Formats: sequence, C-alpha cells, structure tokens
Amino acid sequence: MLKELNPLLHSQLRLAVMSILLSVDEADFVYLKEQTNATAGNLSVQLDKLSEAGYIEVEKSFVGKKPRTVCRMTSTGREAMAEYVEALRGYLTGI
Amino acid sequence: MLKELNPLLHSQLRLAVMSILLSVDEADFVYLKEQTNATAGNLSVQLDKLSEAGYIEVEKSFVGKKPRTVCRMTSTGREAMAEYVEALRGYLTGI
DNA sequence: TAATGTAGTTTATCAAATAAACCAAATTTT
DNA sequence: AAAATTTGGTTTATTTGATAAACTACATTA
Repeated sequence: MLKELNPLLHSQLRLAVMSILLSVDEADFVYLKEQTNATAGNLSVQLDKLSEAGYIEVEKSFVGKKPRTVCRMTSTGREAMAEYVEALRGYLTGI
Repeated sequence: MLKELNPLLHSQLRLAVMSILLSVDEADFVYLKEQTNATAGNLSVQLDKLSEAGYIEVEKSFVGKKPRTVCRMTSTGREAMAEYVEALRGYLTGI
C-alpha cells in the first residue's frame, strides 16, 4: 500500500531547499533564493517551517552591517528526507 | 538547475491515482478509493482535474442500476508522468 | 416503510502557497 | 547632501488547493 508522503517535504520549494542542503553542507538565504527562483517572502516562510520542524538549522548573523541567514540540514531532516524518498519510491515503481 | 514539478502531479492523491493507473491498465472509482484511502469527494474532485488535463480518461456507465466510473491513463498522462519523474530525480540526486 | 448501503457529485471550509507590502540599513545617483 | 535604489530580509494579505461535510439518486434489507 502507498505510504503517506510527509506533507512538509512534499512541497516543491521546501523539497528544493532540502535537496540543496543535502548536497551542500550549508547555504545562505541569498544562495537558496537564487537556486530555487523563489521570492524572498516565500523562501522566508518555508525556511521557518523547515526550521520549526527541526529539519534545518537557521543561523542569523551580521556580516559587517548586512544580515546573513545561513541554513544547515539537521540529522532529523536527513532522516525525514530518507523516509520521504522511500515513500515516494512506492509511487514510482514501474517507471 | 532544478526543474518545475508539474503541480497537477505533485499532489499525493493525484500522484497515487496516476501511479496506480500506470500499473493497472484500468481501475474503477471504488478500487481507486480503496487503494488510496481517499474520501469519495476528494477522489471525485481529483479525478476531474486529471481528466480535464487529459491525463486520464473517465468513462461513466451503469452496471445494472449502479453507476460505474472507470479510469484509464492516456498517453498524455504517461508522458506527463515521465517528465514529472525526470524532474523529480533532479531533487533526489545524492540520495 | 423506514433505515442502511452504494456510488458518486457539489458545496463549504480549512490549510497551504504565493505575492505584495513593508522595514532597516547601506549604497549609488544626481 | 538629498533622493532613489539595492540588499536582505519579515509580515500580512490574497489566491489557490486540498479536504471534509452535506447532499443526490437509486437499491437493498429489516
């Protein structure tokens, strides 16, 4: 039987962010915005959700006088991704 | 760069329906409802969307006095699924 | 004949995604 | 030096989408 697809991960933008953070170790707001073509507002909201779920760590600091938001995946996030992909495979057998 | 994920397919229930129809040649409403654990209302709405997009064919008939709704995937649907999966792979490299 | 089941559709509600508006500071232009 | 623009965001509002609840129509059973 088909498994639940974690709704927090089954969203294009959040999935894109998680995907990038899997491959990149850390990424800042500007980079994620470029890579995903998201608007700043949308990205801000989705990063909050991933952060509240404990899937990513968000670190806000200043570089000179400019704010800088850096994101990293947590081990919880990595596990959630693994499960999500596993569930997804169920939908894709035979392709 | 990450590709767009066809929003019509990037939905748990519609993806489940498409996935089933890829493997099964044809399926009726009741079967799809059982397999997906969807409510009838939700399934009805989502089948309409897939049908309007031309991704599935929906055939309504009567067996005796009972209505029967049978669904089949179209070649357009098959192509859309192939593209969707292809795009999705982009998000999953490194997993 | 009243209740219950089957096979759905339609409408209403709730949640999620996105866009628009805004903020604060820095930089550039005139 | 004042005004406009850019950078790096957040907050709020709007639009869209998913789901649930209510309903229809007919059949069956108690």
